[in-house]
Amino acid sequence: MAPRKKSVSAAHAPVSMADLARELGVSMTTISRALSDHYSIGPEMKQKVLKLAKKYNYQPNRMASALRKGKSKLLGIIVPYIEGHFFPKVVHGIETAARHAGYNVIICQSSEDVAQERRNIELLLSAQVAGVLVSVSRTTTDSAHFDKVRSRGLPLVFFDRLIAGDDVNAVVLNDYEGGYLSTRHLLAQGCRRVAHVAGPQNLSIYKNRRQGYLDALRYAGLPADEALIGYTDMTQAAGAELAQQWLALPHPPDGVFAAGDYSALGVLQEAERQGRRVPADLAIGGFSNETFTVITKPTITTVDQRCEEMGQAAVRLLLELIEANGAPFTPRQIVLGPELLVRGSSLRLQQPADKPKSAAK
Amino acid sequence: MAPRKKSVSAAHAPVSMADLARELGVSMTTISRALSDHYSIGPEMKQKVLKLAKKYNYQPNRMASALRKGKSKLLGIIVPYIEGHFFPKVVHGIETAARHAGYNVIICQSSEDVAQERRNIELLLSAQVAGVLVSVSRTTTDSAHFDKVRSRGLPLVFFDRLIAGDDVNAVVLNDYEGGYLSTRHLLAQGCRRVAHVAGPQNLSIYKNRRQGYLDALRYAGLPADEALIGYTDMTQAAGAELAQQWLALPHPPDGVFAAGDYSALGVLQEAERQGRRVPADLAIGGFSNETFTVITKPTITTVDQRCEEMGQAAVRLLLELIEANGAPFTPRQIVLGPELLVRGSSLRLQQPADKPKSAAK
DNA sequence: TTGTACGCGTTATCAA
DNA sequence: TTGATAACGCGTACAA
Repeated sequence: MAPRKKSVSAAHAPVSMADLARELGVSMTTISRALSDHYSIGPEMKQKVLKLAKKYNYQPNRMASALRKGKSKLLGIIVPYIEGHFFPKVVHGIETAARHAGYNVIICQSSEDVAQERRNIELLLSAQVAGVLVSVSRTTTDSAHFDKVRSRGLPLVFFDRLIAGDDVNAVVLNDYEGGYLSTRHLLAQGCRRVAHVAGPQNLSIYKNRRQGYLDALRYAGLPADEALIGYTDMTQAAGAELAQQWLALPHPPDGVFAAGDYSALGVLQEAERQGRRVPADLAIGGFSNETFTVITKPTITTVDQRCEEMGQAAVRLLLELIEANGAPFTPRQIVLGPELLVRGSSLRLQQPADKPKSAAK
Repeated sequence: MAPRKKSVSAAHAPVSMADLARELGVSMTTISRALSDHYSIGPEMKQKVLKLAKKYNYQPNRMASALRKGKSKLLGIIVPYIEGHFFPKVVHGIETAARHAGYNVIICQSSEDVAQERRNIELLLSAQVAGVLVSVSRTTTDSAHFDKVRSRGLPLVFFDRLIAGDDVNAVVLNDYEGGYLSTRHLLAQGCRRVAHVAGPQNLSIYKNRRQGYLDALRYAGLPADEALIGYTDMTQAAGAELAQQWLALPHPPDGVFAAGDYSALGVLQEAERQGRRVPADLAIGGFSNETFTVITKPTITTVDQRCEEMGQAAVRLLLELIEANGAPFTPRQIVLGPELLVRGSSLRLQQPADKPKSAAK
């Protein structure tokens, strides 16, 4: 076998502190102190060590360090999946915030499966992570595996989706407020019969969005009409189907608050297919600020979920818990305020000439 | 401070092999053998150990194991960022494939910054990963940091974006073929003047897509007209601007192959704004199969990048390298075939009645 | 200021 | 089949 010019060059074992110590004729302790900026170390010795470390491109072995100290600089993340719009953004926020704090993240997907989620937990524990960030799977009902984390003294922070109980640390979006703001906005635009595309009510996010919708109606002195609430799986098709039903009513709605952008899109498309004008005949509001909401015509009014902030906040909370180091800590829930983004699909009233659309990004 | 009902329960230290050994009155070696399914272990002893391990919910300390064995079950991933459409999908594919092979992933973002990318490499090395998967940042020109990985004897696989040189392991999309297929399709639909929204030519993906476009024209015996090639940053705005210029030409194009979906969208919107019919007056093809391409009217013909397959293939290749364990291995490039998705924006000819749109998903 | 010695949890080697 | 021991690389109490 002819040796390739750039074939596998002899695999250097990583250089350790012992190697440096031998080279300099000092003890490993000295090396350790020089590298970790310890107080008792001669400045010239320190320089010598640092120089040699650089020369040999010394990289501390984090495994060894973690083993010795019992704590790593790794954070575990469990998300249902890394796809779509929301989770990648939150993970992005988490990774960035963690990195700035000197931590790295190890990511797991539960694929919406409790069993997988349990395995993920085991794995993160055995990887000696310093803390765990979780958005629970849809199939999660019991939470014994999360207790395992806490019984190890490891901090645990939920984001977006949590388990029942108020003794957990969590960062969530105020979905209630989102539903409330969006509905109130539709009413302010002159809507008098606002329908609602609701999601599965066993998920708190959809339940809360619906409650916000209901309360906005109530505060406006308008009756809630169950005929104008459709319970769906939040797909585009479901939105279109509901729109079809509603628009066939003798007294059809003049506004729709959909708990998700895809269903809002379905409503929009069905309305247009029937020749209704949006927003004049039917004003529409969605939820999530999906990418496509600025692309449709008209653009879709929606609620931004503050994905990156959620990631950042979750990391901040987790780091606080890590630094508290097991000291008594009253569980805290951080609630992020959603941002209503008013766009073409709901804007019926004239706006000031200099600002035809607010927050059109 | 009144003790809360469910406050921090005494943090159990994780149970170690030594604990099990003490409890059973055997040596740690025996425990180790029982747990790792070693050949020389009595079946009844093995059962006893496994039972106790389960009872105490023993989790092996992967750090210790990795330290001892010099190899962990972690794969390092470096991506420019975990946002948008492409990278989350690839990462999803990677994580899933890795998990099925018993590996977990630690994710880093370079934020398109070489310096950050270098830090990421250092970090992954010090975390003792078993291998590294990289999609290089746009600002990466020299590749010394990648050599560091290889000089440690660690396998390295690039995906989507690679560094120059043919002695690397990589999984890429055949962008050339994507450009070729899309352009050929436009020509087959009757276009005779096909324009091209090109991306930055220092990025190989855009260069290759452009070359595919050029060759498709050439094979069709049509001249390439530099006036019909626009070099842009691939944004929606850039697409719209180019469309405006092109449509003002005395002899405007009747088809556009855009090297990205956002610019294709810009072209589409500008064409519609000017009252041109798409695809009758102007047929349009994009690239990437972004979510919104099935939402626009008409839907946008595009090229799918096989994101998940790319992640899977990259992991497979990396695992092969890991298992080769430093043995001579001729660097391999895996090239995935893109998939042309024909949709409304380019379909001018009548289709068979039973299948009005192919691959409309 | 520097060095010695031990332990973190696991596994490989050798001996019994 | 089982056990004793050393080693992986690092950090730290203690001694010099």
